[in-house]
Amino acid sequence: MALEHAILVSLLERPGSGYELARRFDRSIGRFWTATHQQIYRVLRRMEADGWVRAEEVAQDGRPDKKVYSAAQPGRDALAAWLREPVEPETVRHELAVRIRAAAFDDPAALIPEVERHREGHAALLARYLLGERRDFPDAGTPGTLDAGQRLQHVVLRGGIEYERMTIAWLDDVLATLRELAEGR
Amino acid sequence: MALEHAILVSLLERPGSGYELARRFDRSIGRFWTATHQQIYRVLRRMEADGWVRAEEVAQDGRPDKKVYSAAQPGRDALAAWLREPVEPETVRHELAVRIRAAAFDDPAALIPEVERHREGHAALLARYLLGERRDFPDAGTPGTLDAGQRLQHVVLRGGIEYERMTIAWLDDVLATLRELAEGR
DNA sequence: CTTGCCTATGCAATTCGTTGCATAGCAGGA
DNA sequence: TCCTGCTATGCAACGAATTGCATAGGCAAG
Repeated sequence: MALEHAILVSLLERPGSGYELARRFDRSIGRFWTATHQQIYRVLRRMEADGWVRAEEVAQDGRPDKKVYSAAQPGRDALAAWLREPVEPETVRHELAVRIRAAAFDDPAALIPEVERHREGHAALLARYLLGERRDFPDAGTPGTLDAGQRLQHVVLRGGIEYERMTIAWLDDVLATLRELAEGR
Repeated sequence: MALEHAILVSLLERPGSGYELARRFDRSIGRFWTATHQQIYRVLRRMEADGWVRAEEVAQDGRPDKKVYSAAQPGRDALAAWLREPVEPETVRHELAVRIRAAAFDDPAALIPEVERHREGHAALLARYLLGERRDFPDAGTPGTLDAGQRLQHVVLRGGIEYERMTIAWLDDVLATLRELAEGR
């Protein structure tokens, strides 16, 4: 279970309230770790009880109060210890692959619109990634212009870009196969 | 929740007991949908109650009896209906990416052995995929030699192969970055 | 003026997933 | 001989995740 650690990383990069964290998880962090606001609130309370994070009540006018969390030293220590633990095998949940194999027992053509929708989603995400890369890392080729945090964020982003490119190419392969099967009879 | 559907696909491809299904999930199917034997037994009982699968008690000598399940018509219908539903957004859990960003707040070099271990695991998996491809689809280039089920299994396998290739290349990128950061100070 | 959305947090209920343990006979190696 | 591991199923307990709902004021569009 690494939600605690994902939250810690996010809070180290910038402090924020539970609500703000939930929105970050909907965007950037959520690309490699998803979480709902319920999970985040629950874990934040536990982390505060364990001393991993500190909370500061902030009154706002016209808005409900918010609790701004920031990472505390015990949290940093826990993160460092976690980094030295072995990575547990990831649980995979690739629904589309299940569906593609399921299509053999039904009409393969029925899957085509869904795969097309999927492909569009990945293409849009790739475009967003490339935009973000040009914005945040315009001169990544020049050595010495980026600090460690930025270089690590960039290498994770490059992974996302390559993943999307690969996925789009594969979905084209899937679509070609499905269309051939649909025409074949 | 698509465990029911993954089990249905597996049973349509070949009937089997809960235990056999658990072992399939450890291997082929488990590459895109993981499940423990406890989950499988629980879901199988529910599916039997719903009429999605039929069970047949098989006595064995020297072994405990086993219940061999096979997909029933209501299960096929449910699968066909599921194929027409929109794909729900997948929940991503990419622990390594979280760790890489976490490394910015600790010693990046501490992550190198774990990433190397990860890379070896993916390289081994790629080798297994390629072996399986040569064994199961030796003349995929010749049209007309494969039926729909085989062609769909093959396109899923090609996805796995491309995913592993991409991941290995990315992990090399990650390792190069981590090593530069470790040498840089 | 009202409908809906955004910020901000939380309770409650349910389902899902994991872990530990139990049974029980058989096969193979130390 | 003892120990480990495989087949085959299952109970019990716990923890994690999801879903629905609630509060509550503000802001903007129709």
